Amino acid sequence: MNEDQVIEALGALAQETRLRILRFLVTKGSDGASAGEIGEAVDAASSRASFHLSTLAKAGLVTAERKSRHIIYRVNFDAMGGMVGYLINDCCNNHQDVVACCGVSKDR
Amino acid sequence: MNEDQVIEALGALAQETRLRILRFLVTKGSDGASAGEIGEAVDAASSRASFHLSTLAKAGLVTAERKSRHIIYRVNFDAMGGMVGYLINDCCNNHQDVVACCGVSKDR
DNA sequence: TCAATGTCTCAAGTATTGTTGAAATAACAC
DNA sequence: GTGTTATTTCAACAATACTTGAGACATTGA
Repeated sequence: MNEDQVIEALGALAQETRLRILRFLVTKGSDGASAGEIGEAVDAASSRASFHLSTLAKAGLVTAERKSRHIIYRVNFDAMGGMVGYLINDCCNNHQDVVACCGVSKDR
Repeated sequence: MNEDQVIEALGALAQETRLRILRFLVTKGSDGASAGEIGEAVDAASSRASFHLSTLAKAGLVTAERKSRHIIYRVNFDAMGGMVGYLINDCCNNHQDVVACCGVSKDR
């Protein structure tokens, strides 16, 4: 993940509705959820949910797949990991205070 | 770190100049760097550097300390860790694909 | 084909964010 | 005190981003 992609991903998450969408989709795991279900879950009208979902998709943080009339969105965990990995590794140089705050330990 | 704080921190980093400032400050570690030095490093005029530094400081990602004529900025690694921790733990529920992409392993 | 459902696109308005240069503040040395 | 350096604040402007409602498009079932 390069700098531009990270900036786009960070910007995509730096918004209340979109952060809530992502958290909702995490709870849905590989099942994902339809645009309508997501909009209802975060209390957003269809056009607004659509706008935010496309922002998340453009940033690569979610995927979209049409299933009959519905479009199913899922979290792209690899992209989330790529973004977080950039912050820890490239950005913070694996600083121990950052790693410690995550409740994780480096294994390489 | 609560949702609002995380959104502010994500938004603060979702900008080219500010991401570069943070990366530069990481290389400076506990020494930090003055506003002038930072502006020069990221090729930004003084007022622009000041604007972005105050955005980062408001988000808690950097600290400011006056030292005679200079103001020394330093990365707040705890805040970075808090933000990353929120993404991994609260947001992604410690999903293994996210954790794996960081090159870290959960130790609890 | 027609109607119903789910989702997206578009345009308009509003709000927020970023840039620039000039002026203000703060600290220091003389 | 005055002058110099470091930084911030301010105002004006430009650019982006968000919300809303209306309408368009795609899919399905009758």
